[in-house]
Amino acid sequence: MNKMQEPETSNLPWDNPRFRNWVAVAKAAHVVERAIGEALKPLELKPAQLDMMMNIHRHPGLSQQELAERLIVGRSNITMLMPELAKRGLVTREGDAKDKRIQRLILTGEGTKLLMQALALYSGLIDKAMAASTPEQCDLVGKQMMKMVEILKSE
Amino acid sequence: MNKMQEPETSNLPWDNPRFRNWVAVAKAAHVVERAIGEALKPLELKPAQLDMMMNIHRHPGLSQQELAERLIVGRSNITMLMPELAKRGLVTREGDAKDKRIQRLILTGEGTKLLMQALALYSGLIDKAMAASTPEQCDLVGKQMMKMVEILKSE
DNA sequence: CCGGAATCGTTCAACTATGAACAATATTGT
DNA sequence: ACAATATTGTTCATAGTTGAACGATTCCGG
Repeated sequence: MNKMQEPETSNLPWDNPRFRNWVAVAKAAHVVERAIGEALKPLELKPAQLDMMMNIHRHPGLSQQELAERLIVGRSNITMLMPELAKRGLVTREGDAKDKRIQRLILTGEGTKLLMQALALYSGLIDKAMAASTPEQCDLVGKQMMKMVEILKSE
Repeated sequence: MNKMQEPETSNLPWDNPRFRNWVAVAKAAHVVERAIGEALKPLELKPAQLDMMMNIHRHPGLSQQELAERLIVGRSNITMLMPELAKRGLVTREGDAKDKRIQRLILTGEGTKLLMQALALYSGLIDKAMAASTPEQCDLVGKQMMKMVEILKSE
């Protein structure tokens, strides 16, 4: 049974709960990204730099390649942003002993200190923005999001 | 296990459920953005253009200013992207009769047709990625996200 | 009225992210 | 052992986004 030519307006994806609500997620992510950028200005940190420092903090000694993979970003992006962080004494780059191609990244004391300040701002902002959600609801959201990343990465 | 060297500063924001799970949201948004960009290539559409067309479709005749506000984007961004859409015959710009400053945007038949194709791809992608979530869960997520946008906008 | 303030769209320079091409180094197969 | 292949990080040209400055138009208070 072939379906007739569909009336355009009736099967708009807005009727799809997953799609409709995802749009809200994307918008929220966009708004938060902007707010974070604003909140970080006092520290002279850009969101991209904060993302880098967060990952280096949690995985000290990772390579630029690994960092790029985690951030889902081109390797060249890391190369472009590192000198800034290194010059400010926030991150050190040490050549791997066994593999001379690899530069291993480590957060300095200064870097860690600044990261903590930035995270406090970040966390505070999110805390305010999500004040209406219970921790349980947040966990549920997080689980769904992580599952999405899993699915999309395995393609 | 050398607990000594582990970063165990006690009040890391990772202990905050809201923050910890928001990071997952941001990552998912990033991954999906990339996937969408990839999925739209056959239509020669960029995500930003799709966002514009979605808004014009739902609010025909809006001004560039209003569109920029909805997309949370600079007005100049609209100016830069419009010529492309207009040249392809997807959107028309008509000067407002009463206010000569305003350009009102309308989707053409071609534009609507292409939008529907793009939305089908978009919706299909999200549907796959969120297959593990029930519509009810999605609605819950969407509600939280909209609330966040509300809160952040009112500052 | 009318002159200052606000709004809309545009232009432009600066900044960011990206992917292809590349040199240096490591790995693999034979 | 060694030639082919893969990986790491860098460079560079390109494309996208932004905010400030601007001209044109509209709004508003006196």
